[in-house]
Amino acid sequence: MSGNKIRNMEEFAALSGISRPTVSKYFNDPASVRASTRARIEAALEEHEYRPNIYAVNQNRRLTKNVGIVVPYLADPFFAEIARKIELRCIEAGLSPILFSSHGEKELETEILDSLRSMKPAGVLLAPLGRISDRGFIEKFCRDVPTILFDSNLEDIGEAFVGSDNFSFVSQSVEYLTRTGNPPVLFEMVHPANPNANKRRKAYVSMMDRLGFDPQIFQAEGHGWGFEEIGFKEGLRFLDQKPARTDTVLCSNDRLAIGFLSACFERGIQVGRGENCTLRVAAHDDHPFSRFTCPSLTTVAHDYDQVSNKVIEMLFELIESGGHFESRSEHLFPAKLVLRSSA
Amino acid sequence: MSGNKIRNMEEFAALSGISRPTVSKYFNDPASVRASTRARIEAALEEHEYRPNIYAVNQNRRLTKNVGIVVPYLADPFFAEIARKIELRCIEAGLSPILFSSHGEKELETEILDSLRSMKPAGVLLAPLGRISDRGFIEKFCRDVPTILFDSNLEDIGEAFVGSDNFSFVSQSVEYLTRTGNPPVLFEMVHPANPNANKRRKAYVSMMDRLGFDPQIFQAEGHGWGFEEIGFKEGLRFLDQKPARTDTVLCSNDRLAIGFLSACFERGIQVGRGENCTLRVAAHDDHPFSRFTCPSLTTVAHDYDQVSNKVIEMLFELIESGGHFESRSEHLFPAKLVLRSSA
DNA sequence: TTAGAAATTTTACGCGCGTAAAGTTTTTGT
DNA sequence: ACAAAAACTTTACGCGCGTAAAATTTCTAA
Repeated sequence: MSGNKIRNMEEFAALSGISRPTVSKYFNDPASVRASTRARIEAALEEHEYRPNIYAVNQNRRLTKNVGIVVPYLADPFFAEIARKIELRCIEAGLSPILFSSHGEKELETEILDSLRSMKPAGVLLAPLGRISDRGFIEKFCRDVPTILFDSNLEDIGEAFVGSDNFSFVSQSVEYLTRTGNPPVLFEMVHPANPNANKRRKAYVSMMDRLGFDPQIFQAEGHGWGFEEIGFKEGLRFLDQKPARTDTVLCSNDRLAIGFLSACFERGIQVGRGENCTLRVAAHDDHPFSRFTCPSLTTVAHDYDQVSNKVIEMLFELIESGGHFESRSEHLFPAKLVLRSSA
Repeated sequence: MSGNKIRNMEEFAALSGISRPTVSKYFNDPASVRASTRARIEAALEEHEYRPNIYAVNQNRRLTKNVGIVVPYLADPFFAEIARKIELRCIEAGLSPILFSSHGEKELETEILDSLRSMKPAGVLLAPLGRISDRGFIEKFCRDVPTILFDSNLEDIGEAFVGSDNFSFVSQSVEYLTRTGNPPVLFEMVHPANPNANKRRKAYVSMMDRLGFDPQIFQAEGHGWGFEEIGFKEGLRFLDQKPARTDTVLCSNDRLAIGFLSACFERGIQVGRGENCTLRVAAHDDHPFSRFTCPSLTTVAHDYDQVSNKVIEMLFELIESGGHFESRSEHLFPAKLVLRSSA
């Protein structure tokens, strides 16, 4: 590449020997120009390194090729993982993903959506905060911007929802635990940040009913997104007051379980299904770190791939449909039991 | 706010009764207009909800108010945490942070920088991949775009570097471990992704020399960013072959230690400084999950706040200096020993 | 009160590109 | 080889805003 820096498409077009409108066409869709001209443009591109000014490009488009990805809490590796998968797929498809984290704060979520609105994105993939989300605000946003919800559902909001089937999680864990030992107590937060937690509780109660056991729920106090801390502190409380006549605990999610297992260790309680063990612990989500807890955590895994694939698929459909679906659809994927050592 | 949607600044200016150039001035810096006109504009703003078209705004600016934040691996909560702090501070300062993760891949890192270049950011905060980074490419990028490196240093690249002092980490851990027991073996990766690992090794050797002990290093095989997995697998190998006549292991970083502790648990080895314990394990970084390992991990903590504050401070200075410093500076912050149960 | 400073208005141009319309060249099929 | 189709060139306008220059208004200080 020669040092001459190209100022604009006009100059580049001159250098490549092609007219500017055709070059413009090329950048919008390389396949839309004749193979021979494409070759000439690409030859020039290797010589002179030029990229269209993204701001000028996006100014005139009604919609850009940007895709907003919003997750509630990026410091949670679960969201980091799924965001990563979705991001990579967007890039493959020639879209420009832009990642945002609400950091667990309602105000930040609305701010993000506000700035996203003015970015004219082709679509937005939103995993809302859930309980604390400004529902009305998000509803309005979704009317203006083509949005697909994932991970946690807000009823009737967005063009579609893609996520895991909470009943599938709980039915498998409860079924497994009851089949191989005593029925579990559910360990969950009093004020879960995420609506999935509520669905899991309902699923737990209904599964226990179905199997003829008394549902027992331990509600952990605490707010915010420091689940491990809450699991630990309230785990200690749970263990010390021995509220339940059970030797089996089902945590609503893995992050609580990580804290809970830490509390068990602190109290010298052996967890697992071995001979000396006095407690079984299982959970849901298959958090990236759950393989490395002590003991390793028996859990139920999201089908990350299916979910992220479907999210992307729906996004493309949405874009092709012009940003709106005839009817809102919900896509729930079953989870997979992952047997490890803790239960 | 009335329903009338405003198309452009011209319309909004008319509605607010102020001329468009003055309104434009207001949006670039509200303090640059008289208080009375500011009030009128803001009154109109509450009535009609208008935001300047970001693409048109950025088209003419030589530099935008965007700030690129690039981290090597966002699924690592350590980077998620520091990115969060930096992000929030940028927002406070009226800048627009845009977060990117290289996902551990060299190609992605260069792609990100390429697209960042065409975004005309006011500045870029880059935590490079390290060993596998395309050094020449990054060097060129830094000549075009005002960039501050953080976390891991590439010598002579970027306008400044801000990070933690690796010697401070290792000197404290080694000092503590030798003072309270036998000198530690260093457990690290053969091919560390991050240059900090090399500095830590050197610091370990020099500290051991200074204290009159033989440095002993166990090199874990493995590639990529799955440190816990490597720590686990190679931890098992370490424990099974019992290569060192020591009861003290110092892991190069917490994520390796998380895997290592998991391996210890698997082998039934009691870790800690209690009576029945046969092994002490310590590490560096104070990963968000290190409080919840079993036993909780004794480690040395980054001063997140100091680092992120300094990064932001340098960014502002850089922007005010017009994107270039007279001379490149490096800012290293000391670490803090965090005593927990594992050593 | 009044001159000078400061802020605002008016007018006008340019940024880099999308895109439409009309004319020209190249390709395609027979 | 020839007409029709496809692709390209030329010309021209518009997007929404930054910003400069000159004219006008408003403010500040003595």
